[in-house]
Amino acid sequence: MKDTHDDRSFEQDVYDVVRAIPPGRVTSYGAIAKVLGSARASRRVGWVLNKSFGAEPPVPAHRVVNRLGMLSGAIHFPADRPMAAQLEGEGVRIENDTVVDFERVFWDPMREL
DNA sequence: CATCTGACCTAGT
DNA sequence: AACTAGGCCAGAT
Repeated sequence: MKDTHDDRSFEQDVYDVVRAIPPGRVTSYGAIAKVLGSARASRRVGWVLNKSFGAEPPVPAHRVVNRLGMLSGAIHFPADRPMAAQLEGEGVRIENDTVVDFERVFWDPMREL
């Protein structure tokens, strides 16, 4: 058996949580890190998501923003699939690279999962 | 091989 | 309440 803090396990867990985010909702790196047991590993979450683009099944990485509701990862998305456009397509209003009514659309993996 | 950087956050001063 | 430092850990220079 793997240890609870195994690297691959972490990666899989991140994918799992992100895939569990319902359409029209968003969550934060910190929330994911926290639910995984490493509250300060939020940076790692971003690194994992970077790799997630070619993953199967697809990972809706566009539903993950930073703690202030800002689309800090938007610059890392392919030009064809901008983060903001995908979110707006799901009903999330984006203004100035920030989620409008962030608290309302925020999906807390700790609470909901 | 040493140092810096990054889709961030929390805790301490 | 504003600011600094530390943590996380792999990739890039």
